Amino acid sequence: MPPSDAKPTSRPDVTDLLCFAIYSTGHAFNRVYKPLLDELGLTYPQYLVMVALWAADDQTVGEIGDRLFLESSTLTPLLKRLETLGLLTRRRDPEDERQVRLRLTDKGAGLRKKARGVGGCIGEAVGLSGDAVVKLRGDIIRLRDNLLKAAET
Amino acid sequence: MPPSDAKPTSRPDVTDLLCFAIYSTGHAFNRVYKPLLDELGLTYPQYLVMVALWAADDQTVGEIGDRLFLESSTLTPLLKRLETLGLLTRRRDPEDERQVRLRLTDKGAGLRKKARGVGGCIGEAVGLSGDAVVKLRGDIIRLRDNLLKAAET
DNA sequence: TGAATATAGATCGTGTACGATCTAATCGCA
DNA sequence: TGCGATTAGATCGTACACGATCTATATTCA
Repeated sequence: MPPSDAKPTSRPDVTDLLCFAIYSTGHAFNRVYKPLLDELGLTYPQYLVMVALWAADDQTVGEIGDRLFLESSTLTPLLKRLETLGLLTRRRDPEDERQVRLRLTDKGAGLRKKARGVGGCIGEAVGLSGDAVVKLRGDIIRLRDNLLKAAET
Repeated sequence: MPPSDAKPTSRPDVTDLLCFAIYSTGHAFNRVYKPLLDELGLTYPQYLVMVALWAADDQTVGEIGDRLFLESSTLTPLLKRLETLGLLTRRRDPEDERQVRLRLTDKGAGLRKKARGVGGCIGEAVGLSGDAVVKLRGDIIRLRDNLLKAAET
C-alpha cells in the first residue's frame, strides 16, 4: 500500500506541514548566510535593511518596516546597532518630526562593494537555475500574500 | 523597456531575494497561526514540538532537535515551558543518563483534540489546492536540503 | 581498567520578533 | 483655532535562535 494511502489517517508529522518547510528553510538560509555576513559584521536582518537602503537611500523607519514586514519594536534596536556600527544615521525629519529618516554613511554605502560576493555564494548554495528561482520565488510570494490577506481579517 | 531589462543593471532590492521571500513568508505564517495558537496557549515553535510528540511520543531532546533543526540551547528553555504548562514531562533516560526523554502528559495528549481545527484554518489561509501544496512543499524542501548541504562545507 | 575522548543537554550572551503601551508630533474638523 | 483622534517611533516584557562553553555521563582503546 502506498504511503499516500496511510498518511491522511495517521498522525501528521511536522515534515508534512508547509509552514514547517518554510520555517526550516529560513533557518537553513541563515546557516549559509552566517559565515558570509560575519565577514561584513552584519546579521541577516541587518543585511536586509542594508540591501533596502542600498537600493534606495534616505527612507523612513516606517518605509523600511513596510518593505521588510517588521515592526518598529524590532527595527528601532536593530537600526541603533547599525548606527553604532557607523553604517547609517538616524535623524528626525524636520518636515515631520514624527518620522525618522535613515541615511547611509560613506562607510555604509561602501560596504556594498564588500557585500558583492554574497549574492553569488547564496545562488550557488541554492542550487537552482535562474528560471527555477524566479518561479519558486513567485510561488512563495503568492503564498505569502494569501497568508497576509487571511491574517488581516 | 520592460523591467526585466532594467533589473540586472539596477540595484537589487529585498523583493528580488529568494531568501527574503522565505523569511517574510515565515512571518506571514506566524501571523496566521498566532490567534489560533493563542487559543491553545502555545507559541509556534512550541506547537511544532507538540506536533512531533503527537506523531511519536517519548522522544529525546536530540531527536526532536534533529526533526526541527533546532539546537539544545533553543529547545531546553522551550521544553521547560511546556513542562511548566503541564503538557509533557522531561526525565533522564535510566539507560543513558545523558539523554532526556520527553513524554506527553494526559493534558498534552488531550490538547491534540483542541488543535484539530488549526490545520484546516491554515489550509484555508494558504489558499492553494492540495496538489499545489504538495508540489510547493517538495520544491522548498529540496531548496532547504541544498542549503543544508552547502552549509556543511 | 582507567585516562582520553565523545556525546547529550544545560547555561550564557547577543540579537531578533512582536504585542501592548507610551510619548511626541500632526491632522481633522467643529 | 484649538482639542480630540491619528500617526510614527520608542520602550518593555516574553519567547525564540544560535554559538560558545560547561557539566555529567558514556565510550574507547592503550
